[in-house]
Amino acid sequence: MNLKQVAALAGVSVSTVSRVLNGKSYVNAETREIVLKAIRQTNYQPNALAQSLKMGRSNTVCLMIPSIENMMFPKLTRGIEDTLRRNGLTVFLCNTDEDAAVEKAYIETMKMRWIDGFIVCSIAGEAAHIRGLREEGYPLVLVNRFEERDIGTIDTVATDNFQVGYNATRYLIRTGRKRIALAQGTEDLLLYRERGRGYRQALEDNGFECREDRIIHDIGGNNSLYYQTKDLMSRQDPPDAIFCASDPKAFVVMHALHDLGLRIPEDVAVIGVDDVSMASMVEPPLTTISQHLYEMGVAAANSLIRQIEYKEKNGVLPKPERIILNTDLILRRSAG
Amino acid sequence: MNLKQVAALAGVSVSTVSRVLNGKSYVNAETREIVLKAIRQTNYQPNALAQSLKMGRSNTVCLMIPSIENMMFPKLTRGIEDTLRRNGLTVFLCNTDEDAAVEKAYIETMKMRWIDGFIVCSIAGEAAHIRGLREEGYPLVLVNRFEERDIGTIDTVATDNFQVGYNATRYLIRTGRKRIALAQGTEDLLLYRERGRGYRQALEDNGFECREDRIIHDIGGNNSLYYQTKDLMSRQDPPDAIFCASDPKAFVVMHALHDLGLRIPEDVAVIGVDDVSMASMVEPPLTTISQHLYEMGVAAANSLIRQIEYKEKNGVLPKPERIILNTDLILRRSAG
DNA sequence: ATGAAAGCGCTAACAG
DNA sequence: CTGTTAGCGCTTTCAT
Repeated sequence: MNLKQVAALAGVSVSTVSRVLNGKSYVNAETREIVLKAIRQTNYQPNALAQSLKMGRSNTVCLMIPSIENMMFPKLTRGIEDTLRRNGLTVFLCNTDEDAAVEKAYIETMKMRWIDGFIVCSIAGEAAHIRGLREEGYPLVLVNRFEERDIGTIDTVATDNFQVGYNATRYLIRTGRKRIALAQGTEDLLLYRERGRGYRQALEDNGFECREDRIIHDIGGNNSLYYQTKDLMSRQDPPDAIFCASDPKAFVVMHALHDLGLRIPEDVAVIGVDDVSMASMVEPPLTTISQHLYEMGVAAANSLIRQIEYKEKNGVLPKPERIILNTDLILRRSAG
Repeated sequence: MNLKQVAALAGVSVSTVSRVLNGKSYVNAETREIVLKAIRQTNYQPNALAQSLKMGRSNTVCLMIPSIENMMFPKLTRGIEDTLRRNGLTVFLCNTDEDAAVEKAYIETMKMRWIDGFIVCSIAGEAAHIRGLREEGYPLVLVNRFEERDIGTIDTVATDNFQVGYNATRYLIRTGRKRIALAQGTEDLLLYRERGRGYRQALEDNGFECREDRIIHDIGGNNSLYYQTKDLMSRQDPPDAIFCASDPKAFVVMHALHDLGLRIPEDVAVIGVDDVSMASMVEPPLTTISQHLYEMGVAAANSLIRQIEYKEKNGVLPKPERIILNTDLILRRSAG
């Protein structure tokens, strides 16, 4: 069913039908009724592809993430999708595994579809193919993962990761812990470097020495973190608390602790970051710094919408905006 | 950059450029080189929207799920997306919260975009708007959630849920459990009715009485299952094992058990279904029936691709196919 | 207030 | 082997 057929049925021209459809122009009340009836009768739905082709806008947005299997993404994705949908935008889901080749291929596919913008959560290192998007005129927002150089240059949404590290560590100190370890994420990512910086600063501000041998690194794969935790705990003078730079890492650490027969929090307190849905379900329930992932998604989506609309109106992208989200300390039993 | 410009640069007509691009027709080797060079020079990428409009095919697929936050969907989604991407298809992610209004709105949006097909994991009850899709000629596959009436009528992908219930229960019996409870999902869903049927059958086959008061129901929201578990365990003659109809339910049940001070598996064994990524991480690690969710996604995607290709060739949809996946019992510490 | 027609970028039938 | 042209379905200017 297309415009032409509806027009024929109503006995008017296609332009008239088009006009009543998008209401931009005056149409005689009577003809409007006739057209409306024809539309109803035929159950007509406009062809979005044709509209996009004509208008140069697809009402379609690309969400690029390393993997939806990573526990932090479902909530974030949900916030993004809900918000975008309410604004008439549909989202293409692109899992990249941080494989630059996949990212590039997806970017090409999206460009071919005249995508309206990109929300990207996977930028690490150079990634010129991602950063270049803005220069090419595409609305772009970087969520959670980006570098210092991107701030002020590209729209970003993230939590204050220094505060995250600082507050978590400070809380551990205040509850009497003396030997606080850090289960750190990859320092290729600013967000983890910042959390680490917060950790060190809190230690320093409270007169504790920061011992590098109390920092273990989740280098991914093969349960490395699990074994490092076991190793860490079997040393002389083992930690009495572990700040885990993300909830998934905390789960691995707790798993290792359990297997060692250690009690949480009596022997060692554990605190995470994210507040993923499982955090309240594990034993003991995980004390964590909540990242408000859903809201982060909402913020990212809104930032993108703002760019799309601004560009539509002014032909250029607006000045980049930086959004920093609050965090909350969620007290549960694993620390406290 | 469009065909016309490339053609002008190469000094040929648009059709020649088009021809070298999709290689369907012979082009003089020399002209081909000239065109290829022009394409490279201009960094030309075809416009997928225009192609779709012309070809009546968008290379785009709709994935409709209740919510990506539900722990079983990330893996499934990943399998779907990986497979679809390898076949040149891009996926629209549609979270519906099982809200029929949202579902319908999404379906309209997708139709307007000339979507090539639907993968739906949210069908419960009537849902005529979903089932109607096939009659309207859209390739459609129902994953995991569907009813008896859909089998043979619509393409389906699922595990043998009767076996799931049977095997889980039988395992509990074989390991010496005597009073086996069931933490059941909503019986609005065939998949849970089947798991329940398997549970009852295994009980019967082994000479156990099936006591209805040992079946609790996850009616969603408000921690109902948590409190029901506590209630269940505080009765006379409490169960010594609980078969949970899904891993997320098992997590809630274990949480309640922990809070009751009960030991798993010494006091009560727990077994789940799904093998979501967290299953191996909780304490104690969860024994579960693996659903091979990633493979389920792969199978669903392949089923859809088969339909799309068949329809492209023959103009009609192929006879519906039913795919049933194997399961495996994953032994961990929560039972056994 | 309405219609005719151009054109978004592409493919394919038809001519040559 | 290559070019011309007619659409795919829509929006919008320009006439009327």
